[in-house]
Amino acid sequence: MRRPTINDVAKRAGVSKTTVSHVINNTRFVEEETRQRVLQAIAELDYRPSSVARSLTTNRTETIGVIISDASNYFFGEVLLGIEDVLRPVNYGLIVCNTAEILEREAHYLDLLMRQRVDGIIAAATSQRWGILAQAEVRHTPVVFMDRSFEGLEGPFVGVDNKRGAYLGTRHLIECRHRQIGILAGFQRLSTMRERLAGFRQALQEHDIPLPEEWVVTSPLSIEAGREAMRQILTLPERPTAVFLNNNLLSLGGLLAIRELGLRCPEDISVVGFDDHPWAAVSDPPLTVVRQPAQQLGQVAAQMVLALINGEQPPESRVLLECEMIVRQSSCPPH
Amino acid sequence: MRRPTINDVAKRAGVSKTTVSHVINNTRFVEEETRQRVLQAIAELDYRPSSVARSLTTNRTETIGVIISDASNYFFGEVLLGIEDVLRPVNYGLIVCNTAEILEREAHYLDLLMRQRVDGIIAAATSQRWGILAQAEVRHTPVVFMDRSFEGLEGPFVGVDNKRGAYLGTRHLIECRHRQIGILAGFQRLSTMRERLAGFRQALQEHDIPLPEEWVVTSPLSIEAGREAMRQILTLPERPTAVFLNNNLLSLGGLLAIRELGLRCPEDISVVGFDDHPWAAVSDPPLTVVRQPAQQLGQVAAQMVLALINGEQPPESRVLLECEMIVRQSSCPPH
DNA sequence: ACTGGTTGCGTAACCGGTTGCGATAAGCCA
DNA sequence: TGGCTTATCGCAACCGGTTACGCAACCAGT
Repeated sequence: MRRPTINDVAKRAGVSKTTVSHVINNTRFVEEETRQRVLQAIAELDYRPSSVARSLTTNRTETIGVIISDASNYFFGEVLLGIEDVLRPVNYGLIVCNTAEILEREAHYLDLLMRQRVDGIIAAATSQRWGILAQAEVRHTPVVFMDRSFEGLEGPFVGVDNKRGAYLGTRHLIECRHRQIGILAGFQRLSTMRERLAGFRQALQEHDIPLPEEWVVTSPLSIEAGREAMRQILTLPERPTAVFLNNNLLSLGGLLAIRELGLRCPEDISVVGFDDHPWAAVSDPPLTVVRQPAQQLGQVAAQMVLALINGEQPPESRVLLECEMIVRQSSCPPH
Repeated sequence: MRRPTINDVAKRAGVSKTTVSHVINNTRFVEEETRQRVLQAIAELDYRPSSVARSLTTNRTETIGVIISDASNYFFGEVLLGIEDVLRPVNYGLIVCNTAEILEREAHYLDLLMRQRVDGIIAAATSQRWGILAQAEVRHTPVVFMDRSFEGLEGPFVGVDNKRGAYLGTRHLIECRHRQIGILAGFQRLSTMRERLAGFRQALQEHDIPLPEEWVVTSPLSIEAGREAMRQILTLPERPTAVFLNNNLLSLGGLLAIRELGLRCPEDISVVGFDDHPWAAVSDPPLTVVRQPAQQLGQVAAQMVLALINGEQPPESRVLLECEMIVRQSSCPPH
């Protein structure tokens, strides 16, 4: 059986489709009795208005797109929940796009979202190309950038204060009497990684602690890469007593490498990770981390994009959220 | 500036919009020179065809919806990646809906997806009501049920062989000489949880191992609930020597409780978890688990729903994927 | 020169809603 | 009873694409 349309409803209720539309949207007065007839027809037919037809005239799809790198990363999972929290009450849908940090996918999904005419986009983008994309391709769609920034980005942005977070984490290591500290710096194409490295450096500098460049090792963002990087740092002729781990995948990889090399944490090597994770509390040892408010990040991003869609200027167009130290047992060896 | 439409392109290329449509879709021959003019106009205007207008006539949105309980759960994260793997090449978008096991949300999102006219739905549903929904509300949209099943469900379904998985995990505990084994059985409204409990029971029965009912404790699916449940089981006057953990959240909660009670794992209490997790390899102790092929689950579900959309009967309408034991160190105390 | 087939493209209806404008009927007043 | 409000609703155009027909021009064959 064909899917019922507004015409079917109109016919069955003995009114025009105009009236049906108006009772559905409460957009002009309809006599109570007529209204009831319409509602009944809707119920009997199990009619649901077509968003796609509606969108064609209203020029709104009530859908927003989100571009992230990896939905299986707990951080982005939480971000998604945050976004949904604010989208659900206003009846918006969410199209999720995973790029795996691959530029072609970013372009692919951007194109997809534009064709789908999403009302707005929340993007944790990989590439510098977004600087361009933001102006050229996306001109007709509000975009709020999330988590990751770029040089020259001036549009709406929500992120966390990575530099300060890494600074706090590093300072904590220093307070634990560490003086030889390395870092798994991750993927330096990402602003987040660069900022964290900067915060790390700042903490060391403030305490006049030298940093041999072999102790900062960059890598892609994956468990495997983190493992390799940590292995590399730990097999150096002179190795640090502590390592800062720039994100949760690197943290896990780092922990694996420490274990495989037969070292003990925090006695032989201490670590602090960036980005908390439920399992970090039961790892061996429980991981000291810098926690970022992932869910809140998603919420704020969603609020901003909704504001843009509704033509409001969001109160602030650049928001930085604060991180928080969670001290567990991986960072301070017993002295 | 207004967003360019097909008419703008037609005008600029000096052809009718019919021709533009045909060059875009390669749907009838167009002379090379004309084609080039059209393509150039498209490029100059940065024109992107509107999926919403297109959908109105083709009756396809090239979008599918997925209903899950919690995107921040690693399991569903992987499932999402699997789904995207097969949707990306065919240019489909994915609307993600998180229900948090709340029935109203399920209904809310079902309605949203129907109005958005998604071409298909992949659902890991909470409620029995889906038995009804599947027939009544969803009549016009193909649905493949994923991960979770119900009595009377006869539509397309992909899941894992939970019973066998739990059976294997439990047998492993038995092989480790455990004879007093309990279970955090989780949320028994879900078929997955019931099946795992069944596999658990079967393994015990086959080995003539009795199971005091205080040793099977049900709870919601959360870390906190798992912690409480484990605490409950461990403070029983007579407590088991091993506990099977029915999903990854319960596993984490269980580990936390063990730790808080000052017990050692696996010496004082051994565990096997259902559902692997990257961090399970570095937990204290590394967790023995039954791994389910989450990503594959997503892939198969997506393939099935695409087949349904294209009117093909999927080769098999009920698929069960196999689980795999990953033995680490939480399950066998040194003897 | 006329016919018939082919090539390349345009016309207009349609998809399912929204919305500006106007129509009809009832009510009210003088 | 006629004219003017007011209350309630319908007509038809429009959104941006797709597609069934059909048309004009050209070529070949006789």
